[in-house]
Amino acid sequence: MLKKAKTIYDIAREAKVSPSTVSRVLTGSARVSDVKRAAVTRLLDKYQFQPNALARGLSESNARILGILVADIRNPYYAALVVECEKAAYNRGYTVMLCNALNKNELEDTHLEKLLAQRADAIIQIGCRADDLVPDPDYVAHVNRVNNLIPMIISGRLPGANCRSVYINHAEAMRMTIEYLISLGHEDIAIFGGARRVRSTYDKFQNYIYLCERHGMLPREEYIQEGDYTVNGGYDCMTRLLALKRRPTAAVAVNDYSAVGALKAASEQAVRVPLDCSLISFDNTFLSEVVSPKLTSVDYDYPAYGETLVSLALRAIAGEDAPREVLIDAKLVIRDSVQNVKPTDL
Amino acid sequence: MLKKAKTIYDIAREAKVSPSTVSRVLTGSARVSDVKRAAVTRLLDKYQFQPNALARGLSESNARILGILVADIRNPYYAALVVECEKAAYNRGYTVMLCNALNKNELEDTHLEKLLAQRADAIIQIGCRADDLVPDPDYVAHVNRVNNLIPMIISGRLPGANCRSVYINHAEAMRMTIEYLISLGHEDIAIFGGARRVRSTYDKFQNYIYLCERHGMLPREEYIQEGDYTVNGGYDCMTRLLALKRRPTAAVAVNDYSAVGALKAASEQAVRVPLDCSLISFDNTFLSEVVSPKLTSVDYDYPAYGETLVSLALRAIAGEDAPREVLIDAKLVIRDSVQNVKPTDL
DNA sequence: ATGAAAGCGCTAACAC
DNA sequence: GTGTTAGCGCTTTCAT
Repeated sequence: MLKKAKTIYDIAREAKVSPSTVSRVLTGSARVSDVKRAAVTRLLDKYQFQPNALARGLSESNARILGILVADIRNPYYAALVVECEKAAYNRGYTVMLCNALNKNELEDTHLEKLLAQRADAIIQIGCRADDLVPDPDYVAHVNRVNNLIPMIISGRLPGANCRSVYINHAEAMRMTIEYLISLGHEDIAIFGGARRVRSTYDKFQNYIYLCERHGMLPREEYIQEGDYTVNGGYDCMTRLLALKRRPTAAVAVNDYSAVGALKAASEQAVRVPLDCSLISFDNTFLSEVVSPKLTSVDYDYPAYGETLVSLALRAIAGEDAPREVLIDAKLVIRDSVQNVKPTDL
Repeated sequence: MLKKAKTIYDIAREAKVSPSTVSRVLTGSARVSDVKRAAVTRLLDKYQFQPNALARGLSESNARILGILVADIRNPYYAALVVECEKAAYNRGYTVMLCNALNKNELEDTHLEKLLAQRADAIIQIGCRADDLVPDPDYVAHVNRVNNLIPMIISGRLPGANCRSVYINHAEAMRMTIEYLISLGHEDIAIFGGARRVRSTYDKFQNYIYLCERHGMLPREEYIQEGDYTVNGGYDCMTRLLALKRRPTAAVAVNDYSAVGALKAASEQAVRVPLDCSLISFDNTFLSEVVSPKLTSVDYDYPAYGETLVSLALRAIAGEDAPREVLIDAKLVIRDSVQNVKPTDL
């Protein structure tokens, strides 16, 4: 039932030429006489011939495969970013090999090895231990070993690792967010939903504190609620915030999931968003648009983000000296979850 | 900077054995003396050696790669299913090569060829043209050609294609759903959110009509609202349903996205779910739990679904005569979006 | 312009 | 047990 796939030898025999000629037609690496080229091309079409990528990769020692290792593809934030990476890769003739670590360290290591074994030309890692504030030494060692063999790009920052890295300008994003809220008259601003042990969240919290002080607001410890990035976590955070004697007038969620949970908590307690409490989320995934009210959210220009990751990878593959670090800018997408609380000056 | 990866020849030389001995240690295909095995193992560990999967795949003519081609990984339904397939594949020592068709026919074809080129051992296709009610002949031809070379499994039904297929028992799912609503006293039931040209939706609509008739309810054409599976589409459908002089007391969404949109439309028109209108969705993705009220939803046992797809693929690879078609059962997950409207018999 | 031949890294059949 | 050798399917010198 299953026929064996044709090889260039089969084509060559039938076209009465040598395998090299078929290869030349395939790769366009050298000129072939019109008559032979026509004969070969006809057979290529006839059999819808596909050169064996394994053999090709083996002989070229470059398979044009880009490995992407992601924490959990089910998370809309990761899915959005990964899809942009895929598009960028396809546009440059690379095939993406996508691996899901499912947030398990062990699986992360396994996949890294698997990608090495498949001779991916480079690996882009998104999430997982690449997010740790305090890097896991084992992981750093692993990354460095991999990076010795093929270029590795992480989306995040990993002190001690000598791979390249691309990360979001969280300081700037936070500044934008807090100053936007302040400009609308908010003085009691909370932040919630993430864990300090995650670098991006740590940075957000730190910048939040810094910005509070800079704008003459007391950074209150109870306005910083740690969570676990899930809907339920966000729900719990918001519940705690709403239980405070001095309720915040605005809250910033470190991701969309947390914001969605917060929205639930608010609605259950008859706290209206944004009338009674404003809400801003980070990541601007489709969830921001799906819930009501639609969430004002920090967006990252995902296409550019993916493009940057991929182009860095390909430049590293090509041996060009690509920058070690690239910052991605954020911008605020204004929707319906923030209220102006400035006293009107009638 | 980038060192070349070690080969079994390097290991062999350093261990003063032959490459075959290294290979034997690697594969466990034959016995090796303890002393040589120890020497080789030490070096394998020392260099964290990874055999080149391309070369291995080339010589074994089986790379243990499972190709998965999915319509759009950003859709939570697909993401959930794909992740279960991945888990099943990893458990059996297969690596998954995940391709995203982004709902583009052209990309779908390209990926199919790419997977062929990478010599995937089998391909699982989820969504895209595999969902068409009236199969695209070009696509069917493509599938059949691929299926001649390697086993192909689609999640869906594709008349004319001789690949294997796994699909949900939509008739039964629909029966369960409608009879559940009827048991709670609903007599005006609508269905919405999908397009008739998609087989699963067509089946749902047809079964809906059949069930209405069977239960003595007039199937009203205006209770069937076609949509495009998006949140906005669901919003529009619900808006139309709520504009009807005879509003339904319950509505069934063909997927979660549509249901979420419907929820928005209802909330904007101050129609309370489930008090004023009950809502049931299909697919039971995380969205069902995220929105409020939480949605009662048709669930598919995703782990079993993924497991079935993968095991069918692997059995086909092994040449066992696996069934051509497998049905996946559905069950209803009861949450908070359905109201009992039966007159209480005090 | 074209064919012969070497090599990519591995496995497996074959000798010893 | 262990080494030698012949592929796996392709690309790419190197001759001609």
